[in-house]
Amino acid sequence: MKNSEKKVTIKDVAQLAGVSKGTVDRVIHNRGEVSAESLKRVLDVIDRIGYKPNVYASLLASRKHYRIVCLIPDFESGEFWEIAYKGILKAYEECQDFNVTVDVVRYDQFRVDSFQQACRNTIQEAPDAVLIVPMFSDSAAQFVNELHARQIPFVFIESKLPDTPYLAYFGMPVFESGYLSARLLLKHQCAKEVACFRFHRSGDALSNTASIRQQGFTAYLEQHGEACKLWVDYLYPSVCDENTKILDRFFEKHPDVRHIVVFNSRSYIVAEYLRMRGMGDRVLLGFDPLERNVAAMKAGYIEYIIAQKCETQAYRGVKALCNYFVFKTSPSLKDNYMSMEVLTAENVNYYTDLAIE
Amino acid sequence: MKNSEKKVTIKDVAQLAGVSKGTVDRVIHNRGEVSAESLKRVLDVIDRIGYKPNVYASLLASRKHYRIVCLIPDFESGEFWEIAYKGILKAYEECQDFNVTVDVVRYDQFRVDSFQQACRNTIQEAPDAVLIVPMFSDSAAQFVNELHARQIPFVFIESKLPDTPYLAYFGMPVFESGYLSARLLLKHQCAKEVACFRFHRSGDALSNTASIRQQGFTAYLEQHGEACKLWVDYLYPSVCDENTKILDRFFEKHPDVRHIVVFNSRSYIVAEYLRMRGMGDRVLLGFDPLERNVAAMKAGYIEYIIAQKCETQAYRGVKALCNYFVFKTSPSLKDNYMSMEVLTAENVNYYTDLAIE
DNA sequence: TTTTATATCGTGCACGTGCACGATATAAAA
DNA sequence: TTTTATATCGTGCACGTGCACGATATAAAA
Repeated sequence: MKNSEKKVTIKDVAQLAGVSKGTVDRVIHNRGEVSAESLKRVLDVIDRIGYKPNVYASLLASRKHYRIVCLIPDFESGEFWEIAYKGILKAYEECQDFNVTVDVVRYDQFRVDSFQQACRNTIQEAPDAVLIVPMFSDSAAQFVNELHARQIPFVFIESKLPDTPYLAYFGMPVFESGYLSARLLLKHQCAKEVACFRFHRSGDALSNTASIRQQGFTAYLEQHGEACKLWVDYLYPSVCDENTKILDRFFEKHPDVRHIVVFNSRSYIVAEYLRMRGMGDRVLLGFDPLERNVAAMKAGYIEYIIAQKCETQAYRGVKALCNYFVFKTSPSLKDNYMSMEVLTAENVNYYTDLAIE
Repeated sequence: MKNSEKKVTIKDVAQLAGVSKGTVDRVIHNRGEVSAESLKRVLDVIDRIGYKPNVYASLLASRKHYRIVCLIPDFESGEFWEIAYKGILKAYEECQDFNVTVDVVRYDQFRVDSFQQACRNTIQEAPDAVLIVPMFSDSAAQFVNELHARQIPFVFIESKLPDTPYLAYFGMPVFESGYLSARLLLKHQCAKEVACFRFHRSGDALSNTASIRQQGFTAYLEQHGEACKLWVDYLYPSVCDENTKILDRFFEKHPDVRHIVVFNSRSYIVAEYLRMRGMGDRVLLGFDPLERNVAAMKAGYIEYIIAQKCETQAYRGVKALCNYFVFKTSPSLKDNYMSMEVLTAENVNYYTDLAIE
């Protein structure tokens, strides 16, 4: 107990197998040039004494160097995709210790040509691995096929293309998050009518997250036979006068609506309207704890925020690729779903996306 | 970009400062025997070229070995403290790579003499660092003073003794979690009466967590001037006939109670009663996603579970101590509060306490 | 038999650091 | 002046691994 058992080294294996450490090394790395007899003896010894190579000594000696490229949507400060970027940076810090560098290539999430250009650039960089947010499914499918042909491993975050040979996926259960949002809203002071505000999308981006969430929402309504009506209307993705007019008209038409849901990260736009019109009695549910959403929640204009831990998704995605090279391990799960956290004014202060030591 | 800048080594520093690597090493580790002139030159160079020692090469060379002892309550399989134990094990796995071993000493959380004995045993082991769940505040205070006198760093998890020189604390905001529980229950279909079931505690354990949560609960009631009554009764900490009788009497006396809160991890006891009596229409809120609680939630007898991420607390506690030795860093925050996750039947399947890659 | 090709293996250096040990210069004591 | 003590410093080995290179044994070809 006091003096814990010494670590077994490659030298111990060599001695017990009656060969040199060079031969053991050849066995470990499948480098060939080993007789069947030696091979068996070495493998037996490794198995028997449970030899595990010292990763850090290995790292020191090998001088190998890997490069990961991350393909994510561009963003302004405070917007959703900044969160993923932060997770990438944190992972990068840790990767540096392992001779792994991380580069980020950004694309305009509203323009498919921008995405395609980013893909071409990435291929040209000849990376050792790729992390990708596959916003445009057709182009992304083509891109990951190209990667696969070049034997470049890749992981998805946020959404995935199921029929591709991805190493891992880190995301949230989208349908279920919509389902959950219905549950939270409807049981909150017994909702009878719910407004749902969606957003016009310029460009032909995939991003059907909001649509799938709405499916989850209506699925809950159907399954629980609630006598609850759902009114859907469309806004523009920024705080602007058009939105004010749209919302004015909406609430004129539906004066009894007390509950509102927004299926993306821009619920602050509706919250801002509620504040302006003194409609603080409405119950608003949104997604993603952006600073503006959290501020609106603290001010009392958003009741629930569902958080999806995007920073953790990105962090774990990069780390999975790093571990793949350094430790030769694949993630234990191919599909990894983050928890859906329910935030209210009472616990939002303690919310942390990525907490590592 | 392609060939990233080479890492600067101690040899580079030595060359630029016009000394040998031995002298640089003496400067880095404050080992003395360096002239004022050399000291300044070396420090200047380190600062200028931003030299950072290679932790893994250092680890390989130094052969230093540290031992962490964790002092936690004993548990049966499936009980609350098993979660902390799991977190310790996961951290241990990672620590092994750094020549850090972790031992666990358990005590009976209901007996102060057991705790004191565990403290004595720990001191005798002469550990390099200690992680502790300070269930009995007086004895724990004495113990950590002893540790401090011996210059042994220590961290708290779960609860803390504020006026002691702890390295870090990882826990949940207890009062706020009670506050949150009131918010969730009262806004759920407009609660009017709430039952609160506490537990008899044999022994004189500290563990005032439940009491503090109740304070948070009533604070919410007061601040929001709800016309809501709170009835408190006491149970025994296991599924047994006495509890059935107590609960029968309670609900006979309070037939209109539809909402129930339990401030510790044993809400499954009440859920079991509800199932037995066919009282599935009651709305029960409990703490900690033990297997039995989660099962009761999925069966429809628990509406909300507040999770406190105990596994993460323990994991981060151990890692903080490990990093303290290996990287010579203290945690950036002394007090670290975990998020309070709100679990319902709709998101409990995706709950993960500790998710690392 | 001698030469050549091939399969198999061991040796030794390098990675960046920690540290023991001995070397050197200088000052103080004899 | 010679001896001794002290302050300061450099050298070289070790940690465990990866890998290039050369060494050896054996079989095939000449």
